[in-house]
Amino acid sequence: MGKENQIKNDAITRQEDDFAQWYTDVCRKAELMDYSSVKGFIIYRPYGYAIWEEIQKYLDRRFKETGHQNVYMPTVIPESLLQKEKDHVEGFAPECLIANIGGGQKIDDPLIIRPTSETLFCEHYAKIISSYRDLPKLYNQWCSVVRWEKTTRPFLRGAEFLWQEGHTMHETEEEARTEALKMLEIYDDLGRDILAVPFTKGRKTDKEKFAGALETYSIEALMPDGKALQSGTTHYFGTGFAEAFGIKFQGRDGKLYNPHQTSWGVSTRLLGAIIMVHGDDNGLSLPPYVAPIQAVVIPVAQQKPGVIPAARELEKMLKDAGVRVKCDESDKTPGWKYSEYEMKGVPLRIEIGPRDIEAGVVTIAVRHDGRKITIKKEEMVDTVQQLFKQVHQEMYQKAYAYLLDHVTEVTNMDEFNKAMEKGGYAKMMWCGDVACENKIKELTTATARCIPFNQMGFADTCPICGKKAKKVVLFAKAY
RNA sequence: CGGGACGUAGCGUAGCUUGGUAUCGCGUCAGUUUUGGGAACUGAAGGCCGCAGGUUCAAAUCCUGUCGUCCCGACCA
Repeated sequence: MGKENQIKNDAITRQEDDFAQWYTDVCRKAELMDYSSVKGFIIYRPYGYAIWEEIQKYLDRRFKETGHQNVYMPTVIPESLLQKEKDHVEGFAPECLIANIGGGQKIDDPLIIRPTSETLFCEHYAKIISSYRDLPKLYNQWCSVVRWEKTTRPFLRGAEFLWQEGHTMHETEEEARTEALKMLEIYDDLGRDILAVPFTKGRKTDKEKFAGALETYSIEALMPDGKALQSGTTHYFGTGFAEAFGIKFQGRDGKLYNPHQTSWGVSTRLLGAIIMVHGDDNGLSLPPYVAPIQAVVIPVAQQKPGVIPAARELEKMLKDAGVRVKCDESDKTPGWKYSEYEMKGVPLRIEIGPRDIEAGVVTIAVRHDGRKITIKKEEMVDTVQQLFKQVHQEMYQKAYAYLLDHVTEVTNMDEFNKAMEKGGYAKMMWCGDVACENKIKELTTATARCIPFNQMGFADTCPICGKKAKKVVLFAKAY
């Protein structure tokens, strides 16, 4: 029969036929987003937005636990304000959307729709920081930003995207550096515990770091087409912005100092990572702890007496246990509903029909591997909770195994090219010279994703220039 | 910003070469029978054929322009 391998949904392009089209199909068919009438600006539909809300819920709790406060800054930045930090403006100017008419009148100092808010935070911080007693300032904001991208893809690269941006000011360099690394850990926790996406943590090369930062750290995720996706960044700025914006505080010794700054953010790009890392030819497949609907109850032969009440009872049992559950009583056929919720990636499907009711059981189908089990009704709540843990682990492990299998140590360009053919990371010893980095990009289109924290050297020379190697670097083609 | 593909009902499409009253499927609405892997039948509603010019008795179709979308590259979360 081979029925378990049968493609159940022909509306989605198969991954092996066209991975990019598969991705777009899933985004639309799972009702995560829709296109708007302006290129690059997408509509986050309720189901897609709900996934973002789960991410927000987790991160917001972690941010607050670590002493951060939410604020909200203006959506526009006067052009003159953005100009204040030289590297920063050079990095962002090319992709700014600028408003220069207000109320029918030309605006003399045009307003930039924020592409990021460092400058706004700095302007404010300059006013409210005057003593070491005012530090640290640990602010975060949830908002959207606009970057006029030329090539756009749903969630992965849009002209407008939702994100959080933390902006902090510290008395000492050490404290600020610690902050940047601490927030990176929180992002990593999010991947491991909620998204079931294993991230690779590391530091960016100078070429790849954020405009204006002294250090940029990132979490990188590996997609099944072999490309890496930068999924979040944290930055240590030193005192560069503080100097440019005149942010000074009087220290414990009575002298004036510039505070040390960080910023950090993750965006709705994470949805793209979830979609690609876990999805399959039947559509989206969500890990339980980020799924807006964790379990769906499907009544079978629902017009027969007793079926709907039985289904509602299951729904209530799960809801009372804190499960995000939905009972679908619409008059579609059960088969239609099975496909629909598979396409939407709901982790568990609970079927209840006349046969189950008579036997006092329920049938549970697991989205990510297709297995079906039958259990006693009384055991359902416990089983569901256990399955969430188990499914999360399995999904994480599967992604982690793929990641491990796609890190290839290379010592020459031939091996590098083979690694790119296979997909994933080429792990290389690098001399630290940007010329070699550029050369690799020119030859392979791959870029340095990060200098991983785990620095286990395996060769002495840089394969590009032959000089002494200083760092282990992961190169990959990137989104 | 270069290369490619494409705009016809909510979605997907046929028609375009060779101008002549708009095709089909899905979905939607009403009803009946159904329901353990995308049900069947009957009936109905739904169209500035992306937009603007032009040619013509007549344009979805031919010509010019324009706007937009997607995909692939260069640049960036």
